[in-house]
Amino acid sequence: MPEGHTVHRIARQLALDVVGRPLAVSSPQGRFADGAARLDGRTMTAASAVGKQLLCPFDSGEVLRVHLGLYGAWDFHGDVSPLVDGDRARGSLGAPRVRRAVRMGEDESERTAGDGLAWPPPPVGAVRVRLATDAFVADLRGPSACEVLTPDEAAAVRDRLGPDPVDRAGDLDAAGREVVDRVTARGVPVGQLLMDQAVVAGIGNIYRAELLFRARLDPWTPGRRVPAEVVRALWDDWAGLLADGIRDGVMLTREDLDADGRAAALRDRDLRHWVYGRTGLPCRVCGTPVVVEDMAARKLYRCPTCQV
DNA sequence: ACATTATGAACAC
DNA sequence: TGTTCCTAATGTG
Repeated sequence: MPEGHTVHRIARQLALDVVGRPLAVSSPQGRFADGAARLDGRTMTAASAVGKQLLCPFDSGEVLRVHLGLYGAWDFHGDVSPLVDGDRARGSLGAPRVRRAVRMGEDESERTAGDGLAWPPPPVGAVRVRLATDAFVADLRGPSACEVLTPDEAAAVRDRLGPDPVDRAGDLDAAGREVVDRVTARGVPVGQLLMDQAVVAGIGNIYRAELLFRARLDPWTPGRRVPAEVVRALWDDWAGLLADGIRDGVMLTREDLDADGRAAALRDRDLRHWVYGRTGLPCRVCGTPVVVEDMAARKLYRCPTCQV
């Protein structure tokens, strides 16, 4: 349930605690036994996210590709380095390295493991892959894709994706023009195009609904009828929301909250969004009940009054 | 105990 | 457009 921000956070965690260290790779569940055997004992040389794709090259030249699908998640155990601003904690010498268990999937959850627990922790449930160093364990469960690719195959995966604002951070302007071109060339509803990973990478059902509300745009508007400057504003807004999501580990899409409201919304999912999941509840702006409809087999939430 | 649901996407017609 | 796959949490009886 991971939209793009989750996968970027996972890539950063792996970069901190896995990359550069020889790994024991296994498949406790057994469904990735062959791939695990190929990677076992090797070293991951990088971990990167493009959209919702996680791509991890190894020193053997092979690339591990993981896609979490609807409900995949990684659990991290042991010396889990803190992510600050979605990246390495800075400053403090020897920031506390508490042994922790962190789940990065739907919502992020964390608990501090007590001392004296078994190490390594026994796999719980259906663990497709376990990546283990002496001090850190990463367990992957429920992915829709987990496979070993050649570098060419990995490049082909990236080539099929539209721009990701993080991946194209140095080139936001050109990337934005690409998105404008891809949206305005088509008669498909803009709500469907925002979810199309070949148009723009990393947006899922929550960010889709929220971006369109924030733009006060009717999701059913054909792409070619959306003015270029409106598409461009959607792209810029996506870049900002993604950066926030990577920093916070939470999808918080309301810009109307003060500091206290933000803090409350970070804790309570019912406060995080304008329209997503709020069927029948009053629009936070105009009070009209939020509607849900099917769009290309996914649920689309919108305010029929604000979004025109 | 069982059914339902989910932040996704590939595939078959 | 509908079916299928992967897993676990939540809701219902």
